[in-house]
Amino acid sequence: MLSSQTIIPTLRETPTDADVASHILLLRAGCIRQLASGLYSWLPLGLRVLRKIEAIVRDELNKTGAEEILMPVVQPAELWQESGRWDLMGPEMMRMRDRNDRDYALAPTHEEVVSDLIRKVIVSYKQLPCNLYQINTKFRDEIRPRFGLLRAREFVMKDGYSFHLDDASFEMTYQAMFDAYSRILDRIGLDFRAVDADPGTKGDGESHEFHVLAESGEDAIAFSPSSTYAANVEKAEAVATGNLGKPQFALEKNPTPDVHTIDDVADLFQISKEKTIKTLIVRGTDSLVALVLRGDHQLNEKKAARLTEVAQPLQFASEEDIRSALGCGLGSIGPVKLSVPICVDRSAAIVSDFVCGANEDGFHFTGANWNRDMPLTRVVDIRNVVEGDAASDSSGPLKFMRGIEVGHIFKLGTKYTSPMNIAIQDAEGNSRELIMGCYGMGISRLVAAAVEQCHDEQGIVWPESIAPAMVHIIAINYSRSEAVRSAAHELYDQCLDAGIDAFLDDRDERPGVKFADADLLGLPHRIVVGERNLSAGRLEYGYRRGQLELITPTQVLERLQH
RNA sequence: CGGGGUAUAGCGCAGUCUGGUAGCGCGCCUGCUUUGGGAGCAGGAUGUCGGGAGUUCAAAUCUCUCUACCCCGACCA
Repeated sequence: MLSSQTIIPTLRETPTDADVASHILLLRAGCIRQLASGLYSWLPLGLRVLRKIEAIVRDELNKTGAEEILMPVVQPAELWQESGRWDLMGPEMMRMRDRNDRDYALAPTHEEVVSDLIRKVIVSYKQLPCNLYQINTKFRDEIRPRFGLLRAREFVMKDGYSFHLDDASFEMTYQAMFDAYSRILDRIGLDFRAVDADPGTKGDGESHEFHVLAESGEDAIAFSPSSTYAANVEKAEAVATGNLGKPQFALEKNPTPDVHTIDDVADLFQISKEKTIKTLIVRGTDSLVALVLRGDHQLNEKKAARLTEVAQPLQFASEEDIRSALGCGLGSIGPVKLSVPICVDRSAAIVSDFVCGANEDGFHFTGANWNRDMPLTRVVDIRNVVEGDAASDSSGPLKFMRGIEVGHIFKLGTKYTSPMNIAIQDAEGNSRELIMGCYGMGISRLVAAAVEQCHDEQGIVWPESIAPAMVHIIAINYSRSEAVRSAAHELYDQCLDAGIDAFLDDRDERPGVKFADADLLGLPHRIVVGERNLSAGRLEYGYRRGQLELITPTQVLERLQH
């Protein structure tokens, strides 16, 4: 790659509309350009990285026996209506119409199309199990595209699907995919963590996410330093430690004018928030439902939405509904003599002598106790874990870190094969619905995640595995010095002959400009060819951001080939 | 969708309050000089001031309206 013959529009300044490291640096290093919100063009350098990641993914998946296919991005509405997701997907799905007014979806994912393919192609159980994948463009009209490639509306994803006659076969493939994902991220050279996850709308079985660890990550991961336990915070089970204490105080009603929040309550009574209880009111299946949490804890809406008494989707009751049903405002609700069903979080259920709303505007109870002052019938897990909570595998306190979700694998069961009627006769002649797995990996997101994890103030520091080129040859005074020019080209040619992907900066630019751009591009190896050392038969060589050393061209080639 | 912000040359910005017909730095082009960490001098090119409508003798500037982009919340690879 010669810089004179490619387009690498580096930027000296940070574009105003970028503010996370990967977005800023990919733009500044001339890897991508934005077309519109969430839509990006890939320039030569960026595309090389994307392709390298794809190659690693292909290689590892092919090794597992998975087979690559390619499915259409434009998909007929009928298929989506059949699975029921034409309506369910809502505005997130991009739609279009052809000249005959037929409706189409722009693929947000490919479960429907792959399922249709399978039912046409798989006719015997002898063809199972079957594991297919593709690397293709996906379209999702995100509520809010952001962070450059990290949340785009059009992006490159590897999506794989497997079909099985029985659970044992499925579990083997699921584990193989789990292992392949781990190997892919290891090979790229990223610090990652596989975590228990919430499958969201996609399925209702088990699922695992793969997170590249980065401060800028949108997800919080809870993990146990003393075991292998790790889970997305939204999924992590919250356990309560300790037992319900005996009441020490009598229930007492206190006037608390203008006290509405937990902070107000804790301040007024000079107690910690752990001794307060908050009561949230949501819509239930037939009446309102109260969700009770310790004052310092946060409701986990996904967990709450799964409670049988809570209406789907989770919806908070309006101020008016609360007032007409309970006779008080939002800041004064409490579990004592409450007229609606109460679901108490595990941790709230072991607090004694607590402060809570008195269900009367301007009053709070102190010395409230479960069982004595109100029944404790329904104890559930509805809160987010916090750092320091006991891990659910009893291995000790949880710690948190942040991650970027780059992969997610799902156990779909028969969620799609059942409505789409994908069944095969087994050896005994019985018709059986196929068991399905789905395995996603965000290829373009991985490019950004890698930059998030591998950069410094100067620019990107690519891992060797995915660097757009292996070595950056900086020719000092290229156009002025015949000696430099010929030495640089000789080295460049030698690299190419040896199969080393070299990049030669042959521009007529001053040294400072070349150094700054080299820092920005961050190729793993750097060689400086300058008259200063050339006369002594030496080149300067450095690896990643390390010190440069003076060595001979032969030694340089050895380093590159190691 | 709700809340906040921005829109002026390829990039970063000033000018808007107080209306008078567009400027700075970088980049780009030409020439000379310079040459190991984003050079200097001289000359030059580049703008529907996001779009539309209005007020006015006159609008980047005031009014109305639309649009795009970014940030904060719910979603996800």
